[in-house]
Amino acid sequence: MTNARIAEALEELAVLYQLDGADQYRVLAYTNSARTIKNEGRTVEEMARNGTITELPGIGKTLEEKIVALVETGEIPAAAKLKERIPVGLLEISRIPGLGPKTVRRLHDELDVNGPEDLRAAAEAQKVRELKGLGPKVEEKILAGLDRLDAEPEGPTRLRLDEILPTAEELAAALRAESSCDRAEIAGSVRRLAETCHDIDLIAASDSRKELAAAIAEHELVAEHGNPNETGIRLTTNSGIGVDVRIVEPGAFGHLLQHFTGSGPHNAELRERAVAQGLHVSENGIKDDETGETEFFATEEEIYERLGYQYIPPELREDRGELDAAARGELPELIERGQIKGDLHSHTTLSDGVASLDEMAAAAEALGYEYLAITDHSESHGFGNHVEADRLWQRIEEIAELNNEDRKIRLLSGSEVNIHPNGSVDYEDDLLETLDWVIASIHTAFSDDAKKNTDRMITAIENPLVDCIGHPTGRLINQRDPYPLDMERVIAAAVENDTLIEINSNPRRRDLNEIHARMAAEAGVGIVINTDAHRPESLDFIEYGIATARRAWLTADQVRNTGPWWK
DNA sequence: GCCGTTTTCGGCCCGACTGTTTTCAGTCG
Repeated sequence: MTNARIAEALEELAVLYQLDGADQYRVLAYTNSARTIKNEGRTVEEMARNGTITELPGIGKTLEEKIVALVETGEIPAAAKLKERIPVGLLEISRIPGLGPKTVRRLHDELDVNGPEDLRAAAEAQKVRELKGLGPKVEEKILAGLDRLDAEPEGPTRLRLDEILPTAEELAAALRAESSCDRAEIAGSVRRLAETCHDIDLIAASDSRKELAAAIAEHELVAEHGNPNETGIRLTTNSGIGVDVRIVEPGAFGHLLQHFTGSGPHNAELRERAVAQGLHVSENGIKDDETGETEFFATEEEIYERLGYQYIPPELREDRGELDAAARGELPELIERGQIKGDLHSHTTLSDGVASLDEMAAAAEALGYEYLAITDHSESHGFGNHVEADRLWQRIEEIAELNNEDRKIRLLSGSEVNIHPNGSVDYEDDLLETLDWVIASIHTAFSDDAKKNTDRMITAIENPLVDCIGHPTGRLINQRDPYPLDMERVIAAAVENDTLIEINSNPRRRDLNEIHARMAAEAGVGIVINTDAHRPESLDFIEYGIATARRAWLTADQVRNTGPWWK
């Protein structure tokens, strides 16, 4: 059972308890445990079976028992019992924005609502407004929410970072260009460079706040906007992205930026720890119990320092141990884009790229790289984009000739070979030996069996002619789940065989993800960050790979292509 | 339900917004 599935079951149980009227802190314990498990790289099922799961923070004896039952029987008895009493339709309607557990519970008790259909009937018959504390506005919200539930049964999809980052940057630049703007920054999950984001948060400092809010509402990207006021404005872009612009006076900028950069769990943990020191942190400042005074700081650096921490880069603010490390002054010195010396995964027109060898080389040279590996697809790739052995021998010669020319960048002859279902790879050994660089990837026959996939990949890892594993889990964000894989075994095999593992920077992939990349690097796997570029401009995807690496706590010395070409 | 340089019991982050009310509960990020 995957960690994601276990987390889902615990989240569901949290909602069930909530609807049952359980104590909020009990509910919080379940929600937190679900998050912890989602953030865990090791196989939680395994940890549950061998009794080590209580090592995870926030998981005690009771949760251990429930998780063990879940992995052994496929369900949690307490959840099954609750579902006998609480109609599953109530879980569904509790996803409507504005409808929390208390309200759902009352709709059930007082109007006999058991699901979306009942709720729609009640709202249309104007029965909801008869309940004390609810009125016509709530009825309206419910009907709109039900429509959205019908349209998006899986809930709103979060946008990939690359679908949202350019808009955020453009709007932030537009704010800065206003004369009434003192400073402006992107906040939220976009600033943390998360894989996906729900909306855009922009923070600005200004002495004429309402004026600045009104000005940004006129931007050409804005389709709709609310009323500009002293605290900011809410926008919707032409492409339907929600944008929250918050504006404060310059002196409080640091607090607002810190607060809205989040993440929620990071801030909650930060505040909880501050209370132990008699300090209360919010977007309005830090209140000291002892003096009763509230302190203001203009920068995040000063805020973290006041609370006893090193400055924590936004990418690390996920409550994954960063506060402990920062308190000890032991945060890693995160890798930066400028440290990358070369790209080891790229395609040309020889397979499915759109640019020539020359064009790709020129683009990589323009980025200041020392080397670029040309890794077109291999013999069995198909779709008319395969490269036969003879043609690849010829390509090795072409690359040698280009390297003889007076050129700053060194081209490496390579291939992205297919890993067949039995773990073997394309091409004869003498050809693979002659290549400078061999990436092995799975492109076909994704089995639904983790053992088969893992054995297949490990056979490739053990092949001495394979240098690196490409996009290891095959996932496409928002599009295709990773194929089942036992990442702990893959990592152990990679360490043993000194086979490198790629962080594929394509923003649709970001594969390894940040959880696995951190686990791999900590285990001693050499990481390479590649773009898999199929066109010259895609070499810039490296920024997304760097984002994942930073979110994985990676330092430059854990990433092999921060150094000169080594083979 | 979890957890412990105040605690094995009694705490557990903070404030804004909304819609409904005349002071607040519920929800959200």
